[in-house]
Amino acid sequence: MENETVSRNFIEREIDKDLSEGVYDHVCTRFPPEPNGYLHIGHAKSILLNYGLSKEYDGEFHMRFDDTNPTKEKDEFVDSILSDIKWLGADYKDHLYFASDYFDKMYEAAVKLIEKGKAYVSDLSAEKIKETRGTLTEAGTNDPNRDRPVEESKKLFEEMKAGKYEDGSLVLRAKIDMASPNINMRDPVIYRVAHISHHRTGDKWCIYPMYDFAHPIEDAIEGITHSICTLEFEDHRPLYDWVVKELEYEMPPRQIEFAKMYLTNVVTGKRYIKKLVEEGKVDGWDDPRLVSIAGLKRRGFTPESIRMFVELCGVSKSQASAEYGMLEYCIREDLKVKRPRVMAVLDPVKLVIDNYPEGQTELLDVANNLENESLGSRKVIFERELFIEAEDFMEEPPKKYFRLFPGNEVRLMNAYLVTCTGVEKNPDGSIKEIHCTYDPETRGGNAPDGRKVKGTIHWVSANHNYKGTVRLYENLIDEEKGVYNEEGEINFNPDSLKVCEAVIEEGVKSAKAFESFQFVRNGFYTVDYKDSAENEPVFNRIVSLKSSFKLPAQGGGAN
RNA sequence: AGGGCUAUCGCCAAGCGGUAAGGCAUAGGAUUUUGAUUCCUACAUUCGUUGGUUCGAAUCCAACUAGCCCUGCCA
Repeated sequence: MENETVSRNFIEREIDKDLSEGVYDHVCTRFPPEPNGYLHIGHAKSILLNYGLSKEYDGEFHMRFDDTNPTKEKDEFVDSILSDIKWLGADYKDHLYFASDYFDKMYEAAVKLIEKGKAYVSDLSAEKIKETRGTLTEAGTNDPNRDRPVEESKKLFEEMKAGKYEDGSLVLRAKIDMASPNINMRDPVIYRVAHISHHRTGDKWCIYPMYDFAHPIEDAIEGITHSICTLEFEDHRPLYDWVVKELEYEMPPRQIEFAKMYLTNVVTGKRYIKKLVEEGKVDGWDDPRLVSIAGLKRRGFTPESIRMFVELCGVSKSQASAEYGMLEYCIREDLKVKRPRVMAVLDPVKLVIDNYPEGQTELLDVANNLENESLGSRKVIFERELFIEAEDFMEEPPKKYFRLFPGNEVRLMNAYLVTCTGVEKNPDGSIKEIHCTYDPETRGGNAPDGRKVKGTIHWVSANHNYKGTVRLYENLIDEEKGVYNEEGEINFNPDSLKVCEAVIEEGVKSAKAFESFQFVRNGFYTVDYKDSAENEPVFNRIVSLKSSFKLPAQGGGAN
């Protein structure tokens, strides 16, 4: 009788209630972006939420572009949004819609409102409308056009449509309540004149509906049951309900709001990202350091990891900001058993095995991922001279350091046990090369006599390798200083991108299958196809493995 | 301040009148061919504050406090 009560979020509870009370007999959700920019991680939450709900209730999911303001919209954004949605796995089937396809119906709806005496044409200027709207604490005053006869409004509205008036000269206003404490209800403008070519309807229209009027109509036309949006639209709900009621739709949709997702240490504001792009600090909207869907994709995040992240974050109405570490956890979780683990040395230092025959090489068979046999194995070249990670050797090791130091024996991963015999230095005191001897009996890494070593280190052949470009990313935002400085500018971290030339197993370059790897101890890397030449992959670091041995604090003065 | 919304561990988040789920992060320990992974263990006598109702309150009521949103012919 284990109650496996998967806790339901508040939206699911509302839907359950609607279904059980018979308000609706099915569920239909939608994702309605305006095609005026690129999608980011916050949109992913909305997409996956809406899509997930439709799946859960065996309902429908609609993809709809809310393109009612031609000044901002472009086909370019339609394409990028669609590609991001598909990549995320939200399958809208053949339910792809455009608000602009409903312009005729919206026009008819506006006429209906006029006929019902619920809307009127006003000749007040934008400034005048603003002045008479009142303030947060004071009621507005009625528009002198408020009691314009129905027939007159109808005629003027028709003329607006016909192109008789200039931009801004006339608007259609809903007649609600200029004294409402909710400013959205103070006779909102629902249609404006704009002689602008629309990205889909061209010059057919010169009047366009406003969001508050258009959105409920779009939802109602498509038979949306639950119109799920973010918290800032809560104040608009009374207007949404008003529109749907006055237009007398049979099964009016219901708006439910949830809290937006914020992420720590990243920039999400369009205006700031735009600035970073313009100033050349990032590469564009798909810069791997950004949390745009395109950026995350290029960085190497998988749709699965983003889905997992969204699920982990949950849905609520309290303003929240998820830690970046949670996103990292999700991608680590997804890739750790899916991708091969190969050896790469980011900061190489030469290791010479003095008793290994000069000129000899051997091929070692290495499993790609010990936890996932289906990933198979590969051959790695071993020889007398190798590169190892500089941090894997210390001349005078602190306590509990169990990597390489003079006299100590460690395992070269997948190869042999070696014992450090000494170090050769350059005139300036830096390390030229480290010397060791190997035990030929330990091929594969295990000693026949059963002796154990505490350390295992990775390595790459010094003469048979691939020198690859890898990019290491830090947070785009300075964690200590916070996101914005006093002037409201972004505290951009100048060290957010470091490029290094790493030594990687030779096979990696020729492996056609490369997509992403775990570089043993150095984290997860993906190939950045955008910046990779034909045969020269560039690796982007997604996130480090949680390794790193912390050296004890430097203590004791010099004698 | 007029309206709307929110407040449960460092970060998310369950809970919906019967005596504080879970995840991330963190800290110990065990296993380990990389100090990873895996596996254990620890981590809110307390739910913004103060009162009230009740046998019993994070859950109901009242007042207060803090945060977010709203005065586009943007969405």
